[in-house]
Amino acid sequence: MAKRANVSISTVSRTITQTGGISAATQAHVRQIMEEMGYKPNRLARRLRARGGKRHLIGLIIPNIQNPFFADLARGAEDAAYANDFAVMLCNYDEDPVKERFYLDVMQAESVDGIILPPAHEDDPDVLRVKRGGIPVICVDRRLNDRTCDTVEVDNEAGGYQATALLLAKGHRRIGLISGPADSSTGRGRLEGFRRAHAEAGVPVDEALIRFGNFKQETGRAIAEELLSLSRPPTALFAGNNLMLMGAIETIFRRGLQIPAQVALVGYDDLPLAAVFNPPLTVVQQPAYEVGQKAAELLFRRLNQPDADPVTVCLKPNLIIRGSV
Amino acid sequence: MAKRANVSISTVSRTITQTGGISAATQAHVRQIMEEMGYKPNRLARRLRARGGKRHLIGLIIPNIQNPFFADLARGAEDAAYANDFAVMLCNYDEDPVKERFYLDVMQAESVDGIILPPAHEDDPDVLRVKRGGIPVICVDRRLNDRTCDTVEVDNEAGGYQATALLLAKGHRRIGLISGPADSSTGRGRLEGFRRAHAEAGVPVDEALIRFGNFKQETGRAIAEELLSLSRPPTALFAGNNLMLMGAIETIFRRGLQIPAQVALVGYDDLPLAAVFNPPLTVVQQPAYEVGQKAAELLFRRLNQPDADPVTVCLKPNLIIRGSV
DNA sequence: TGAATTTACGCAAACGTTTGCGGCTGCAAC
DNA sequence: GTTGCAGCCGCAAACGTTTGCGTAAATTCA
Repeated sequence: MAKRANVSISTVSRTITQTGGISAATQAHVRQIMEEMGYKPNRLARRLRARGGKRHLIGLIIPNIQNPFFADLARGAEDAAYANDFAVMLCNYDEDPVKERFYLDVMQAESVDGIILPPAHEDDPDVLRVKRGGIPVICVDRRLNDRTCDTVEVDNEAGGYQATALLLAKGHRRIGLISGPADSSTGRGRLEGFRRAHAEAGVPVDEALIRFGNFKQETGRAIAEELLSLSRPPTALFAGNNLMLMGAIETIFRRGLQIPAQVALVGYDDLPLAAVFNPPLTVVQQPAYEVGQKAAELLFRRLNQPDADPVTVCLKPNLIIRGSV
Repeated sequence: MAKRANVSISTVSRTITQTGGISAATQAHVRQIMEEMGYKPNRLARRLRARGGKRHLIGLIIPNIQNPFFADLARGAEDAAYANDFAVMLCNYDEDPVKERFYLDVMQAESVDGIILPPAHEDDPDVLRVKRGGIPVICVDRRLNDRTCDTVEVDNEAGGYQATALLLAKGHRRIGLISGPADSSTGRGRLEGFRRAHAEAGVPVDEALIRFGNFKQETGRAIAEELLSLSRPPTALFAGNNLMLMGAIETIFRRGLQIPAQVALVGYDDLPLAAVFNPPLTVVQQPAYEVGQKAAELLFRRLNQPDADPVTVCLKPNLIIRGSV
């Protein structure tokens, strides 16, 4: 106990939490004693007692930290949290609803101030339940149909458009799309951009060239295989995320095709090594770090103003033209 | 309160913690009520009161989750924790002692059951302080000079040896080593393997070809630059980790050199895209996932037997021969 | 059958905070 | 010389568990 300072527990608490009602002199004194004996308040007791916004912990539930996109996002969120003296509890749910529910329960039982996550589904009942339980939820990357959530996403339509427009400008007329799931906002958005680019260029889209995957490497490999086996194969491939891009590259190399001479390639999400790949990979880069950072800031804002109107910020993707188209 | 079951709080607690002293009948009854009303014990109150090993939370402090090696390690630890109903609190300290201290304090204030981390330094005073504070510490990847810590590492000497031996077997006689810091057990171990391979092959090592970096991409680029600018440049490069490998590749491409014709290349740690790189990258792969998994298991063991002798398990690296040598 | 032992459970004190309320100063106003 | 009103600060009740101890009931034993 820092009652070595000859003050009550309350006084210590009030100088820590800056609740006011303590003279500057005693505050300084208490702080000095705290410093001297290296006192650190117990985070558990604090969270147990404190109400929303003062618990200094946020939950981050993501599909998989092994995906560089989410690793960047996590770093952005953590750095923003660290700057505000918050800690982050991070969990991977592997797109598994059971795991997602488990971790949502953990977050609730840990009394986090708020939760940041890309919802598994557009109307994820578990997330809505937690939200109704009074815990602020910030959606990242994907959105929720319930529009009362603060959201930070990246403009998928623009990303899909830019990539496709580049390919069309290079003269490609048959572009294979390895899309994400049709029931995800990210997959759909990128597809819409794909269509708009075609429409604006006056190029009809061959529906046979659009295939829906699940954002995993294996389906990228398989879909590229299907596409390139067509009697009239595409001259370019557009992969809907980084893992499916890697799968597509697998297939392309297995078939001994040259990039971009025999098949052009553009991916979604940057990847380590992409810049030094041979040829360097052209990709739509998403500002993942900023997404995480912005999400944390949005959360802090909501903690300070619980009744503010929900806001959704939309960051812009960045087409990095390298050598694969 | 689950006193809807007509039992005392103690009884509920004892059936949850399996402390014994409760008849099978009442246990079943309590469980049923818990199920019915979806009761979840409060993790904070539990940690606040419970003593070591029953708090169901472990801390994981790593340099940077954006490094695929640590991402894999983190997943291994988390999956093992999840299987035992533990949650993980993950923090990135960026090799920054200040951040490391901050997060160690957080872990202590969160009453974690134990901490898993690659210590920043071989005799990291902050880690030792926490350990003496009574919190079990498991070292991963790197070791601590204080040998009372359970440790799980990968045989760096063997990895360095295998990579170098492969290069020597291919006829290379001048191999440039982009080493990690000399004061890290990982950097030193790999260097020792490098030397032993030379000794066994009867090839003298040119000390000018050994350079110490800091495991970051930029130094990989710079050191490769230095090495390749030598009047008698090496015919092969061995990069001491994945980031420095990427830096080396940058330099190689900038100089327009062919891999492996003009300069052979082997890296430490696998990388996404490495297998489909052109040419596919030969690397010493470390079982990062297993390291994390094993570390969590070691921690659980220690929680059950706090006085067991410290053990260090040493996993074997795996030389993946692809096309870059 | 009475005593000793075991089994099964409840009581209540912690754990270390936050916070509503109330009390004590000192000072200005009437 | 009361009263009023700040500004500061302490008291004590929570928060929801774990756990040592105590005590009935059930069982065993002589």
